Amino acid sequence: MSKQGEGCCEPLSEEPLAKEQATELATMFKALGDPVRLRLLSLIASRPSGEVCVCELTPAFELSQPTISHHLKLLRQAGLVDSDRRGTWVYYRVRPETTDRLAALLASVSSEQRAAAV
Amino acid sequence: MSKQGEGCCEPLSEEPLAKEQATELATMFKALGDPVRLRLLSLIASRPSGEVCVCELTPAFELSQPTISHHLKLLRQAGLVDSDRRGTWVYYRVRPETTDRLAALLASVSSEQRAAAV
DNA sequence: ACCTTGCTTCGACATTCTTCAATGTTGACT
DNA sequence: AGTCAACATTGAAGAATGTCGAAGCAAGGT
Repeated sequence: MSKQGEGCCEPLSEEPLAKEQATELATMFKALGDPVRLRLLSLIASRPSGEVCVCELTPAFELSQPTISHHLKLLRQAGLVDSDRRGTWVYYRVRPETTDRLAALLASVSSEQRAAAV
Repeated sequence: MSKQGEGCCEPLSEEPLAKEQATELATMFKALGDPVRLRLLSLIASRPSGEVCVCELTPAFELSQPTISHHLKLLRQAGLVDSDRRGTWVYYRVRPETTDRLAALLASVSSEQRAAAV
């Protein structure tokens, strides 16, 4: 809120990403940097209901149940998903604010590059 | 070319991401999952010229030259940047196809989730 | 109260990653 | 050829990560 809204209109070519911000964002990207977690996220998002029970996620992988639980925990800590216990079951859903934020960052990198490549 | 173009028009709620594809994408996200590499990418993209000499990147970090070189290698292997030697210097630039691809994936996850959250 | 089921946490181990110093390689300039 | 500067590669040490089995916790059913 201090420096982002200062300039009037600079859609591209922002300043290079501060150290703290990079660390925070890297945590999110790191959470996506594993095939199992990527498939978990994709599985959760692809459900019409928008949420999936862990009991459905676990058998989708050839991994132990604690391992899946651990990956889900990392996704949750990165802010990519949210969990919700209902009775015996725990349901996970994607947090679109986070995936949107990462998508926007990557899109801005792309367009910065394309703007320069002229 | 085998399964993607089969259906007529399904903008959202694609199938959950195959194992091979997830592995390939995870390599790219993993490359972004480090603060130093994120800042490197951001630094490269933010240059008006679209490319940066390694000799400018190295002093921007409090890390040894081999370490920066190693991070750049990972970014290159992930397809996120491209390098180009001109004389003594090596220039790096972003490959917007790759960042766009990742951005599109994340955006589709977001919109799948939002479509379900109704 | 007791068990059963669904999920998380803990402890341990093998693998991978980050980083550096030392060494190699490439190209330019005498 | 010889030297210097810019990067890359190698080898090694410590930290972080992925995986599992065992144990713990929470809810529901008997």
